[in-house]
Amino acid sequence: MDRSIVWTSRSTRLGLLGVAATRRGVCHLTFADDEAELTRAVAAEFPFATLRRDDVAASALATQLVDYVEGRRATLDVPLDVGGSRFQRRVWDALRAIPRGQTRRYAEVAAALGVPGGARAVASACAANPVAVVVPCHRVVPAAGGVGGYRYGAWRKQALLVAEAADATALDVVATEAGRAAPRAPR
Amino acid sequence: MDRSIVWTSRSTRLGLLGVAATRRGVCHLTFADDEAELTRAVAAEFPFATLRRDDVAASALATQLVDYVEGRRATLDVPLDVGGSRFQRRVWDALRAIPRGQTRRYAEVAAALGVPGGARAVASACAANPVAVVVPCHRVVPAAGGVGGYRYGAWRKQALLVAEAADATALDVVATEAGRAAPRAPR
DNA sequence: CTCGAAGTAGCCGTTTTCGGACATGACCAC
DNA sequence: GTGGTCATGTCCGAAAACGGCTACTTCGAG
Repeated sequence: MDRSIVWTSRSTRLGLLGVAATRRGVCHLTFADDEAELTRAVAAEFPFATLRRDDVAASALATQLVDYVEGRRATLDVPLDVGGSRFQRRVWDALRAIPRGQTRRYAEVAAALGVPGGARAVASACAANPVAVVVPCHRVVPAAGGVGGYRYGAWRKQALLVAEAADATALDVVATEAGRAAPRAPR
Repeated sequence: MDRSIVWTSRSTRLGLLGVAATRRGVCHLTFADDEAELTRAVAAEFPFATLRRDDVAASALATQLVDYVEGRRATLDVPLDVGGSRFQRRVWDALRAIPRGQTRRYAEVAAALGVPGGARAVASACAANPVAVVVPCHRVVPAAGGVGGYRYGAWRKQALLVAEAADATALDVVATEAGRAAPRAPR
């Protein structure tokens, strides 16, 4: 059952941004270091789809996303077309409710979903998020401090958080080195 | 991923015959003892499809199949729409090449497919045949004699073989009781 | 010795099951 | 503190179980 998918890429300060979309909306949003890696990633994501590179069709969409990543706009309005299990969709919906500039802990998200012990399950769902940035899985951080893992490299997660926090209250996590607890008082 | 499927049933001397088809062809052909069993079987076969009972849409198809089962016609010409693994499709194709009135042993079919030891695997593929009669899995018999197993009861397999052999050379297997070797010379 | 019947050990693709591994965190024992 | 254990959903790989069978062994009857 193959869908028809068009995709394109843009260069950003976080590396290459890949955008793939069906007629109904964005189905894949990913970062990569170069075109080869990106092409492989897109192909791997949709093994049964008809893929077509089209830098024009998804142009408006891509521009909006690049502007967001580059800090030139603060809101996103893009239609999504994603699959996923029931649990995964619930998690992704919960993530979209986290305001820009804020973060949540994996355990908090799990508790909000009524699955108290499910922090790890939430982490898995985050890792499976097919639409980076738009579904802001980067806003979920470990309780231990630091930014935690990120499918496309922790540095990108941190960069996204710094940018989003720039016009909001500064966050401990942003001022903190990975894996180290935030200092009580800055010296 | 649901296909749209229509189905109907007809009463035959082998019990209820169920026929299900997509736009592209017959996707399920089965025997059952009563309507309740048949309904359950069809529903179980297509858990993710949109099923619709329609005694008119599949009428021509059903009539042709009933006529074959009842011995009023000797050839079939129906389009198929079946899935299955690569190996299964190879087996099913091989079965369709067995002429009416003839039989093959499981080991023969396996050897013809280039899998010498695969008699048991062929048997599994036969058991998984979604389209009885049209894919003539009933024409495959055990080397030990008898008619062997059949998804819808060995008596139906035997009856189909008897009917098909009626206008062809008499077959040992038909004159033989299940599990007993054929006599060398008929008395 | 011959032949047949019954038991047994392989055969092969599919399906099911099971054990880890994860973008974590709470709890308990030292 | 420090380290182990378990919870939670999903995916993936390995391993095992399961048949619409068969070839070979074994044993007994004639």
